[in-house]
Amino acid sequence: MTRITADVRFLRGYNQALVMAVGRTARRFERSTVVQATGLTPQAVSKVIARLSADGLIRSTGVRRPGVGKPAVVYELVPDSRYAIGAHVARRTLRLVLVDLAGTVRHSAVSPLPGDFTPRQLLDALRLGIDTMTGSTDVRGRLTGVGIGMIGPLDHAHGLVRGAHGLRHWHDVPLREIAEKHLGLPVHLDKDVTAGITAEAWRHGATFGDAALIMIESGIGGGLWLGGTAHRGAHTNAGEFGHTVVDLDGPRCVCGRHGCLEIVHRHATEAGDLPRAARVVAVGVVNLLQTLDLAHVVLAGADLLRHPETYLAAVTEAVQADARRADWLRTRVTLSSLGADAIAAGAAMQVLDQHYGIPELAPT
Amino acid sequence: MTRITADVRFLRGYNQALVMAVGRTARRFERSTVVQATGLTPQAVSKVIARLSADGLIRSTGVRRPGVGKPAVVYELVPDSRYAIGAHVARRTLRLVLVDLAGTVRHSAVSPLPGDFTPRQLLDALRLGIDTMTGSTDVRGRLTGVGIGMIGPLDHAHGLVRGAHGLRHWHDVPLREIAEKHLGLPVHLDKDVTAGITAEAWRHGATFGDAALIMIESGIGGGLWLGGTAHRGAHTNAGEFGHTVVDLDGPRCVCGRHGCLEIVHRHATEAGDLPRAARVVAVGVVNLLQTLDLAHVVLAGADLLRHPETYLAAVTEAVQADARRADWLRTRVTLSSLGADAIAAGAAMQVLDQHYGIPELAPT
DNA sequence: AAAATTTAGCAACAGCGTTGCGTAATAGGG
DNA sequence: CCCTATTACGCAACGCTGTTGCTAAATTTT
Repeated sequence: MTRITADVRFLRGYNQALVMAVGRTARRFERSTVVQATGLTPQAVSKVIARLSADGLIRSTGVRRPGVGKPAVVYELVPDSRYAIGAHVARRTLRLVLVDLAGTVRHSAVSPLPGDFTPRQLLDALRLGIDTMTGSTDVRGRLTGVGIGMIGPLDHAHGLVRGAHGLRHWHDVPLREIAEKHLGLPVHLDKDVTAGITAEAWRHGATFGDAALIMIESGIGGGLWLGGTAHRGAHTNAGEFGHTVVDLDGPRCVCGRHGCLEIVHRHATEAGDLPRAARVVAVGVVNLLQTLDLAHVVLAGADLLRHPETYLAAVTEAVQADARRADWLRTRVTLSSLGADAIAAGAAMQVLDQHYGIPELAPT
Repeated sequence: MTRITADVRFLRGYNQALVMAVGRTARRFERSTVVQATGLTPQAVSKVIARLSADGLIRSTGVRRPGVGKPAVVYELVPDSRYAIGAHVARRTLRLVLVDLAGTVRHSAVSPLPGDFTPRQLLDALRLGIDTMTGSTDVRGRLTGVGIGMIGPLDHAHGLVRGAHGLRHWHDVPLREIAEKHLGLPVHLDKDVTAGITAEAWRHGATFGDAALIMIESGIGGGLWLGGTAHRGAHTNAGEFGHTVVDLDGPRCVCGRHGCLEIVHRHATEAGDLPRAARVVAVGVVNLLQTLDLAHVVLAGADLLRHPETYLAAVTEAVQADARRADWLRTRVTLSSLGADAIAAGAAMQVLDQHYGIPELAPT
């Protein structure tokens, strides 16, 4: 694994990304804000701001008079300056969103997909949806790319779908490559849960520490945000949180093991025992905390959000019970702020992140 | 959380670290090796090599004649140029090692600690041990610092021991600060399992992907290496792998929950059922793989290494059984190569890593 | 009106990797 | 033996980064 060389272009991208992160988090900001947040010298911040202004990514919006002294220029992100499309490919539906540079979902649309759809059918649906979403406005010229979030297994580094669960026509499909040709736009492919946690991280900004997105929607997955970036693992297969064993002698799961979180949860759900279902998830979440020590846990997914308060209460209680003996061990548990759009929006943000986020030094 | 500013000094440190990593991994190397491994231009590599040579960290060791053309100069790391002390603080013993720049353990010593020892007693034992280990040679002047690995909970960022299990005198002790004063050397404090995985990562070099160190020694812990660095979590509490629930209706654990990996494993061990004990650990490891998707799993710890083959076989089989349906999902399972010295050595390597490893951009 | 204070930017600078090109050292062919 | 092709290596100039030193501008306070 050869690391990527660090040159001065990296410096530029890195420090620009820091400023952009400030702009996304704070509605308005000024030079001194950035100085404090980044540790750069005022002069360096001036240069970065000048570059970003020239690119149209930020703009000044008046001045602030703090009392004595020359007024400070106030800046803000220009949300309309860049867009990205996010696509959430599920078994029977395609959800498309248009996200602006500030991370706001500007449009959202759901269309049905044919049963057992082929790559070709998906591409056509993507193209149609993107064209209708971007055709009328001048959005098209400011489009940075398309992010696709779907269930695994897949290969993020090579943009390869290895074989989506229950879809016959999806074995080793180089989706990123063929989609880039078909759409004429850069395409980013990732697991659904990884896209989802990226959305949460983007909205929270630089203060977002290690976190997990627990998603319950047909299956159970867990997207991870560790050390300032999404964690995908050695083969883009991280996040199969639902297939961790919590009951050694439990019922057999489709994955072949016994007592997976997912199958135990499903049995509880099918028995109508919602409290138990929520408690099982809570046990799994605390397991994650013990292993990874997270600052945030975000709950998401259609099946979970049908009973949001039940799950939130169960998980919060379990986390607090476990952390009670140590007041310094705080973990915030919240519900996903984006609802059903979370994954599509996160996929779009990953595209924006490639351009305006912290540049990667390790190879992807 | 303010990120650290990236300036040209970062570039220097980063690219130098890449070259040093090559030097640690490959016994001998030449300019073209580094060019290929790092992606730097040959001229840039020449400059880096010149700097490192001037500091005495590397030296040329002859030439290689590959046939036609001017011979290439061969370089090697100078192991003796820098040292670090590593300390593994356990409940009743203090293990000290002297590690050189190449990551080799040059000396190792174990001394008993008084029952329920105080911070003062530990400091005295540290000082005595370090003095005897470095006194006679000219090692002292080349000592970069002291790394301390011990059981949690502790605060890595502030160098604080929050309260070691079963030790009464260790509540909120600023160990790093007082040890730096007492020893006159930089001190690095970290959890035992995190130090252990650092040792493995150092010895494997840049090709070491996401990995975990499973340690069974009185308790069960799991050190994590994710995305090129040790993963400590939001409060330096990651790695409490033994306290993940694998049996919902299992026996009550000291941590208050039921069916933790650790208590289930202990019951099996005490019943003399070693195969079951190993299988339980294997289930836990596969749980980790599902969640994190690791490239390596390293088995370590005194209790595990009493029956190394049993555990290795059980874990390997479980991992392969789970990955059978997907040949691209490979995880290497190995035994720790450093044995009992793993944690102390890893703690020492963390100190060397602060000076000669990849510089951190995110604040610690 | 003058002084104090705060913000902003121009200009010179140090340091990084890159590029262009010249030089050194070797093997092989005439 | 000499010449050429080949490979390794480094000097010098360059473009770019953030930093430093200092000046200018805009405002409140005295």
